[in-house]
Amino acid sequence: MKHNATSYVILGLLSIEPGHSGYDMRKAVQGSIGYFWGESYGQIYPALKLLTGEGLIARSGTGSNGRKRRQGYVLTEAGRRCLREWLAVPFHDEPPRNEFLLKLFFAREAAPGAAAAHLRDFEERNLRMLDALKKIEASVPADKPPNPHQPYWLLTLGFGKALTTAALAWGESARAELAAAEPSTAPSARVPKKRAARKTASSRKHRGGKH
Amino acid sequence: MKHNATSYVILGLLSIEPGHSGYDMRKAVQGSIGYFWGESYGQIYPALKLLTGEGLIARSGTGSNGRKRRQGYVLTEAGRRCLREWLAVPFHDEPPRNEFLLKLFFAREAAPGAAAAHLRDFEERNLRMLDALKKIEASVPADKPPNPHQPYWLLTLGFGKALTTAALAWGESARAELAAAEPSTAPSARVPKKRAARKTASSRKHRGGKH
DNA sequence: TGGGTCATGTAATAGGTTACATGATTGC
DNA sequence: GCAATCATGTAACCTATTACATGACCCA
Repeated sequence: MKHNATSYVILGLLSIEPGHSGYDMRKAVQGSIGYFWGESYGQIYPALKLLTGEGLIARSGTGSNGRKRRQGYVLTEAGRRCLREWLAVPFHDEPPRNEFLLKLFFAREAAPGAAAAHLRDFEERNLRMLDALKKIEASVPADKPPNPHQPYWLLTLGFGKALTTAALAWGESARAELAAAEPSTAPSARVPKKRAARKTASSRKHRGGKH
Repeated sequence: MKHNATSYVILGLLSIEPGHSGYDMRKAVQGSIGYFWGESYGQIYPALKLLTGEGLIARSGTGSNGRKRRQGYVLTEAGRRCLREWLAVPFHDEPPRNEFLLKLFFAREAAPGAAAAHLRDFEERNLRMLDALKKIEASVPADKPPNPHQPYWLLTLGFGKALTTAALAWGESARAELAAAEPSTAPSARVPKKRAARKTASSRKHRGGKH
């Protein structure tokens, strides 16, 4: 049987925390792996139905427990086997699509200063990201019998921090190189001062967590 | 009018090299921005038709010139304006989906050694990537009247190198941390020796360039 | 009794890959 | 003449996001 990545996210989450509902899963994704993965309800609920039908997960402790009208799920043995098989298979690279680099690559055609503005924007977003990662890190530890998942969680967190930090370092040197290559508006001043209030609202509606 | 990213890639490429055909564009994408962007024919040809209909690009020097049966395109003034407008707008973050980190995050459920295997795989791919980037870099320079696009190209290349290098550095330390956390098969030997011939063929059919 | 958020789900749509079909040109 | 590659295009399919619809529960 073929499954999409969403199904494996569900199996993985249930291997860590049995009893999660679809709603919980969305929250968990945003809160703990949001910096490298996203899921929407439109993916999760159909996948839950599918996995249930295939016997890889099962309904558990229906609403009657505590809150009403919410459906928890648990892994079946078949589900756990399926997850393990997937974990053993080499990963796929996602098709790369970085719009920031695309705009930078074509920036010669843009108005002077546009590249510098994108660079600043990029650095801002990375700073926010680094902040979010540190918050996650602070919320992870402190378990008396040490959580067996923790080493792996810390590795992925470390990856996020390492790459974000590298991006910030690159950004700084890139700004300097740009200033040398683009005489810009004022030759000696690095960048125009008044650049507040960039419009970011419309792109922030969905998929929480990141940035 | 709303366009997808493919359309802007086309406009951008034509702003650099007028006369390119759809086939050329696919090649150019693979060869020069393949490490952060991909396009398939199924996207390019419909977009060319659309853009022509909107008057943003125009057919130029049809096949009769040199080779037969190939259609070149050039930017119109409207097309150049459209490209500039897009370049001035803040970029969108792509939805993050890193399957490697996903498998690492859930690795507690996997067979012992699986995480280490993914890590080695990851490092191999990054080494190949770094190699590809160096090849691109070597092919870029050497223009007597310096190419005005070059500063931007070098910035994006530098980004690729910086991030790939950071990923490699993280990988090395991650392997050490893993070895400490996972007793693995043999406690003193880092990783099992015989790991040749991972199956990579089936996932490499399409979208050239990268990794 | 009214607002917020918990909770589940579906339909419309967008965006993109893959496989296929077709034919010209080039080099041997 | 044959294979490889140049070159264009289309159709089927898959994945995923967004917006919408619905209703329960909580608390003030």
